[in-house]
Amino acid sequence: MSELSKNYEPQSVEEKWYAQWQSAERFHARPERVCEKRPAYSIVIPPPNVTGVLTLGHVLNNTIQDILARRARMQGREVLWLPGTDHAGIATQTVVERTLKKQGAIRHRDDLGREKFLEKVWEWKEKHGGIIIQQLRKLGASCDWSRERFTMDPEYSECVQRVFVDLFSKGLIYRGKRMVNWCPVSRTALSDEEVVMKEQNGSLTHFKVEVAERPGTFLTIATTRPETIPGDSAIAVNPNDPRYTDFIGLHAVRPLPSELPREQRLIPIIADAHVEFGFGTGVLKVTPAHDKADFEIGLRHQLPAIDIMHPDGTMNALAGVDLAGKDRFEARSLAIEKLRALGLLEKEEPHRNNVGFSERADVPIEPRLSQQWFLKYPSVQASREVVRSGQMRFHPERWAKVYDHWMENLQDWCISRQLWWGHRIPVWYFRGTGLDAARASLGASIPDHALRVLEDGSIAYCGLQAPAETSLWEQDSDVLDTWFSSWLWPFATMGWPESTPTLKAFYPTTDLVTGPDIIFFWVARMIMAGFEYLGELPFKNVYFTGIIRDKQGRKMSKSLGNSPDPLDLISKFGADALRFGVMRSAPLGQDVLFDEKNVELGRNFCTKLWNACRFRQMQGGSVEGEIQSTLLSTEDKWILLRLDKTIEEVSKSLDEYRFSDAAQALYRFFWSEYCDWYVEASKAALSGTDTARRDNTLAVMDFVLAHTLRLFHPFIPFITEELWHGLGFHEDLPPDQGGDTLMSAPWPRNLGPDFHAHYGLLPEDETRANAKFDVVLAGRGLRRDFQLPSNKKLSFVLKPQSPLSEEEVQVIQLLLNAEQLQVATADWIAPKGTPSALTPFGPLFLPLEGVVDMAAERERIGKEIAKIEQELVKVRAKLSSETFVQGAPAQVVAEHRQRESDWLQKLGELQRLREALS
RNA sequence: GGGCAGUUAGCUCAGCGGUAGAGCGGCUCGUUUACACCGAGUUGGUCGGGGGUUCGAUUCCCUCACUGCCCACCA
Repeated sequence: MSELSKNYEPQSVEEKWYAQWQSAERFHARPERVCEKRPAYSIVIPPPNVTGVLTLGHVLNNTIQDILARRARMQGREVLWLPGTDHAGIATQTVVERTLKKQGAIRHRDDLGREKFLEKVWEWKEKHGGIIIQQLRKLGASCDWSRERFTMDPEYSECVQRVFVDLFSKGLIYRGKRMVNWCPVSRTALSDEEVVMKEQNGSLTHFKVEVAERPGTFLTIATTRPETIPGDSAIAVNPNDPRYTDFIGLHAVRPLPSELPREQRLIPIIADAHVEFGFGTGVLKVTPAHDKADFEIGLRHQLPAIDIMHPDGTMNALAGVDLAGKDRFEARSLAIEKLRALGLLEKEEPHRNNVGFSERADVPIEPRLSQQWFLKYPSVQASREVVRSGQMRFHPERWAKVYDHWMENLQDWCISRQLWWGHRIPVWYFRGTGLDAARASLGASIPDHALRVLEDGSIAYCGLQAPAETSLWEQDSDVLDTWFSSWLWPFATMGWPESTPTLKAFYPTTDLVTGPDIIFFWVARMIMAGFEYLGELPFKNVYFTGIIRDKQGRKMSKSLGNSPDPLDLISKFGADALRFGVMRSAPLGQDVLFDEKNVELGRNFCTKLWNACRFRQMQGGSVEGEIQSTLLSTEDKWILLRLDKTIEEVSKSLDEYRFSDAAQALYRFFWSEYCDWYVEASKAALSGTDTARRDNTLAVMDFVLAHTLRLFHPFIPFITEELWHGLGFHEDLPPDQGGDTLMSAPWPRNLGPDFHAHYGLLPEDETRANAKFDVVLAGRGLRRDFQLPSNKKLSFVLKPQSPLSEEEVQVIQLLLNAEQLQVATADWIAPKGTPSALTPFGPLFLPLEGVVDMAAERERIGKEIAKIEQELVKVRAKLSSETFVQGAPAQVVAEHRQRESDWLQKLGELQRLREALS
């Protein structure tokens, strides 16, 4: 036990304890220790991007995980919190490429070539990869760092390949030329989930096309994308639209590219139910190569798909001489100009529409026809059912509906990416000809399903090993979507497909904590992978955090500059303050409006805790003495009862993942109850000469503090650990019971009936203590009314209906900061005009010398009487209503009657007091 | 177009069928045995509008309004 310094210094304390926890291997999970009496608790971290830095979102997310993990340890469970990072394909590649460009090293990654570029990315990863992991340590995260994983670790990569090969062999993975979301900046395909819709102010271009068979007759088309006219291969109308039925089957003259001869620009006018006749003119241009819906129409009518764009979003030769080489947006205005010049432009009108944007590059995506790999999701039914049935629970529950809806409308997942940073697709194409030749070159041991003829006729081999005859085979150049590796996270990190001790002990995991924004990207897919490969759910509970916003409710973003650096907050206020502040303001399922004020509150709370413990230490005496039940005061009993209640509240809140409620309950208990009332009241006993009473008070304090520190530890681990040792609570405890670290101390349980019986804790004690506090409040009110400073010693007179003990009088006197609290006898009559207030024990008087304005005093009491009369009117109105007396439950009626008589009694006393003034 | 949240004190949020709560802020007083990152006191709300159910509604139901988010191939 060492003396607590005057101020809490988070910096050194945090470093000291984190190092100590680690060197004592307190975060280390030991599968061999898992047994019936020591159940496993496990949680896998949502792996942050390897090159990322800590954000407030991470703080929220990981503090929750840390609270869960630390409490589980204290509850005697064997805990695995498995950390790691994600290679984050596009994000990382983009960052590295951009940096190299900025340095002037390259203009495009092609300048380096695949291998050299990947070397650079690995270099970057080595340099920046550890940052976020270090930052998590600063936050206090109790991860098992010995098990840290990266999604491109060799073993992990092998899992990814293995799963690909397996799904390929099951026929769930296929390659085909499909309409995909193309990002012209990253020049890769994206999944539907990586596209975000944004409402845009655009314009609707109305232009005319001539009907070939009826010269001089024109149809008007409304489009938002005039630049794609050269790619049109039909004009479509609704078959039931009376305006246009005559034209179906005829041809239209496509205006662009205008240099082509007219006959080469003839396109059919077709009927398709997809066309809405209420929109625009009811005539639709069909561009199968550049619009998803048009592509479908094209399929239905066997229309050619004319691709008029390069992968980078510039127009190609098919767009015509005027547009070729131009960027798609420049081409749009050029096309409009061209139509105008041709006399075909009718009008342009402003139009709001939704445009899909690439989430990463923040540019409009281009629907594009290209050769990609797709996955038909496996284990869909089981994955849906497990959530629907409640076997796996979502918190808050409403996300289950969102999940179910998505699962019901699953679209095949485009898993190939035209990037370099990622897991290379384990498919090789045969350079020779013929399936037999291909099989022969691979050797006899290749299973049938590893070899397949694809849609476009190419021969593909899929396997873990590259074909030996490398000259005959060429590997697919694409890599896999990042999420195709993330979805294996819960088991690929535990050594799967080996049945490792870790996997056996800790899988399936207990809780998953993540943001709702990745429910489809990650959560849903992990569930499916879990069922497909381990045959069961990967986690039992999913907790969805809110999203952190700034105090105006805007999303945190780099461009807005509204996202504070958590590390700055830690160095300014301490990690515990940050954790507590964020937790206290993050209710279940609600977005969190972040304000530095919250962290300040956390810091203030830590300081309060520190000082309260210092106060205890300054009192000296032996630590954790035995509590003598016979010496307990009502305050002692009161605080023990409040503690018991708080233990229950905190435990229950945590069981239900209501972290802010738990933090709130602790805050209220410690600050408003323990510090404000109990510590203040205890000063009476501590300053007295009765050493037995003094020691007993200290014993109660120690009991309460030791419990509170344990309750607080998951939230604010550093300061609680420091205080645990500073006060010497660790002494004489076995190492695994809190003897070496608070981390291993048992989680407080309710005190229980035996405890209550032994120490004689009764509800009456609480009432009695509250009554005393009411006397104090009444007295302070009197002080206020007569504008007497709180530091001025005063004399009060209490005229109780029943006797108070000497100790009780002492306590009230102390809390009132009174020179004296005189207890008057029943026949005592206050001097005329003495200010007074009502208390549960009877009237409290504040005798003042000569300065009392009787009229003012009467008025003061009159105000109170008026208030009570108002309440009385309300209660009486109820009680006099037939319907209430007959309709309401007897108990409620009784409560109202009781209330009425209470008000009446108070009123009577106040009236008597007022009369005494006249 | 469909779905999900939210609307309670100046601000951020609890409460969710029987006398409206907390923190922050504001105001007043204050170095009284830890703590001014503090203490004491105080101010402040017809609980978004309108219906309904009920003896009774901030709390349950319906409806409207606004705000935010998610999903959706009206060019």
